[in-house]
Amino acid sequence: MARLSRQFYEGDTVEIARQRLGRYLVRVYKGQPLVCRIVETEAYVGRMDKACHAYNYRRTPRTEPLFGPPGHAYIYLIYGMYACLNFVTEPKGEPSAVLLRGLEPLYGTEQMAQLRFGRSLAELNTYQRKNFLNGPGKCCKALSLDRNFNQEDLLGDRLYLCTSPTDAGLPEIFTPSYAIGTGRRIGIDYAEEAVDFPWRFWLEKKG
DNA sequence: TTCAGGATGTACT
DNA sequence: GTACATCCTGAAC
Repeated sequence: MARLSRQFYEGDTVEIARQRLGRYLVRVYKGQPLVCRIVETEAYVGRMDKACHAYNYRRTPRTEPLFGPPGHAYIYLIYGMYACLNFVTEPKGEPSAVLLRGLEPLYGTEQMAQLRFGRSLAELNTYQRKNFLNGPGKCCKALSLDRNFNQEDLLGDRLYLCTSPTDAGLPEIFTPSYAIGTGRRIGIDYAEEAVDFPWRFWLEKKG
């Protein structure tokens, strides 16, 4: 299946965060593709962004993947419990990434419900359905992504992005019309002037 | 429908 | 020891 090439991760991180909206994320789990539409992202730019783990080129064992070549995963543990998936961007040496905050499940949804809640789709209540993949920790749990996927190549066979549903191995599906929302990032109140950077992007259905 | 509080472990003062 | 790019539960409205 056709993956986004590495050049799609090399450019400006904020631009990439916006352009990843509406693309398709594929995670191959036990031989089965789990496919989602990307609906919410945030940009983190180490050279000048106090919210970024690698602010001011701060280089530690944890932030090392951010300095690596683009098109790889950066996965870290937050609050002791939850994994968050990022796409490493910009040329090697520029520590920056796009955080995945929200997805729409398209294929393999039953498997994702099992991974996230340990029960079938039909057993979920309305609250669980409404809050299925609307947060970075939730996305990783439903896709069975943990720190074993840190530095995973996004051009490999286990985790990758596509432009269209057919590239992702799906039949043609109805794609709704969306508008792009822009706003402040979540959960970075410590980041001083960077708290106001409008670097969060999301898709909202029109009409 | 919103809210406060607790869970939990790693990174780095 | 402190902070953290979060999520869930239960109680109040």
